[in-house]
Amino acid sequence: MAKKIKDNRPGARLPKGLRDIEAAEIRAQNAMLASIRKVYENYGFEPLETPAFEYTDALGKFLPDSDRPNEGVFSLQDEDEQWLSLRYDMTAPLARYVAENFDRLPKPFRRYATGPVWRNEKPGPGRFRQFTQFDADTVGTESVAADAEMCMLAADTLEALGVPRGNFLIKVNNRKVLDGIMEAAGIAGEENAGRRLTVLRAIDKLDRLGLAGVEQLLGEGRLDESGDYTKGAGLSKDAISAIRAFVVPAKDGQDPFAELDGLLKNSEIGQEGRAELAQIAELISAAGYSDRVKIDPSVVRGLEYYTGPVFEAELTFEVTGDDGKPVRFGSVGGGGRYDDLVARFTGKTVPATGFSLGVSRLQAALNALGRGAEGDVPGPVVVLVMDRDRLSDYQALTQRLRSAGIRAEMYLGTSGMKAQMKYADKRGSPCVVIQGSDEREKGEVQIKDLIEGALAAQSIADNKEWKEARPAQFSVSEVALEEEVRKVLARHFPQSD
RNA sequence: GCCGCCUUAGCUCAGUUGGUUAGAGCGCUAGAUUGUGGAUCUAGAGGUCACUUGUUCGAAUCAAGUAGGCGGUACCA
Repeated sequence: MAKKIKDNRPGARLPKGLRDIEAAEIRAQNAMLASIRKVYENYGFEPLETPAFEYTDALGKFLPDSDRPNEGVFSLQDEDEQWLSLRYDMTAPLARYVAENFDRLPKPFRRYATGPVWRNEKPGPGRFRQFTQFDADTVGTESVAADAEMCMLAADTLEALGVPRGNFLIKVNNRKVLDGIMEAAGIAGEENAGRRLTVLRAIDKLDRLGLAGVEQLLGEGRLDESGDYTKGAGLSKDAISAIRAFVVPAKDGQDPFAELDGLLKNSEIGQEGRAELAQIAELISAAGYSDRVKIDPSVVRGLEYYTGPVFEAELTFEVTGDDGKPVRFGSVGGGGRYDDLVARFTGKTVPATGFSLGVSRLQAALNALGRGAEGDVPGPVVVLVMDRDRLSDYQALTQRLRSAGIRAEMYLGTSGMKAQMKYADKRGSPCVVIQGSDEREKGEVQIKDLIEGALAAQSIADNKEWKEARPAQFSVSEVALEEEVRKVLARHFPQSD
């Protein structure tokens, strides 16, 4: 019987790819978000919040079919049977908002947005199905100055968060240049669209697979170490070498366009992209950001909707992981120009560009760098309950501390004094307030400084001495409670009040 | 999706060629100490050995299937 009931109970388990975030991390993240917000505001962006889910077609996702209703996104059906989906980024909802409110918005429209996004994909280390992004976008201008500004915004943000200059790089490329290269490689035209996609994906893997791996993917295909085979693009040797010449990063001091010009001379779109890159480089240089923002032909990014410049924010430092192996954090954000997103709704092309920061990933990186925001705050002062029939007295003491702006709580459990001390210890309380009948009769309270006490405990070995010494505990007049507690706090946390 | 490895207490893991009541460390609870967090000692709680089916006199151990986890790979608008 009991077993039957047990079998019917739901498992207390977190769905995969999701996670609980506890106090210290939330505090650290809030501090991060505040820093990011400050930079974005400083650049003149306005905040905007849109809902967590939208109509599926508004997100640019086709109506889920009944076989696979959740390909990549989490979807649900409204009571009128229309499909809704959780947002997978901040950009698609922005496009919807701009299209819906186009006439009354100032153009160009500049907004920032932060919040969770959801992706229904296989989770991996550092990859979750819910994570937080922080985006800035400028809608309604073709000017590459807007793109250059995004790169500078990204650089300033990383620095504001404590990533030292030289430990990150904003890399810039241009989809038009990529198109031009592929044109030169002989895979222009509608019939080669799939092949171009394969090429772009291959280039995107340069980091991980190296040049040899990319070449395999451009040609016949590649067999990875787990035995899985990835079909290649099937390009000719000439085409592969053209792309290879393009992708190999220009050495320091060399003109990054030297290779490009030869390859792109017959491609109109390629020339256009190259000109845009040159302009961005000039703007970046004029602003004094050349050491942090660099042209890099291997940057590809989310392929679907980008139409011009694309950028990626990369952390370049290495950290030794738990297993002793070096860990690189790599990309913590990216973005680019998407001139056709709003047109999906209105039919009218509205040029736009934006940058998106992966907050959780960046937070993990900052922690590794030792630059993570301090998430630990002192626990509350705990007022112990010595006589259960005097609860109102303890409640009054607690309220007095709270009124004085001191974080405090009365012990609300039912255990004895020893357990209450352990509770206070576990909460990280700086001190506890003790008032039994002895103290009450004298109009006093005992304050025990737990931080001081822990230090004193190190030099006490036997229990008898420990008990008799009552380290860091003292008696004060009840009326002086707030003042005396404040003194203890000031001793341990001089910067706070 | 594909390939590989893994699954024994809250956590980290032992568990011999299949053989009685499945163990350890840490953690947790309580006591020694009727009102004191540490240390020490003692005791206690906590397990359908992931699940199902099979082989066997007998399965945590062997086999198959399923689920979950980890890693790689693909996809990631």
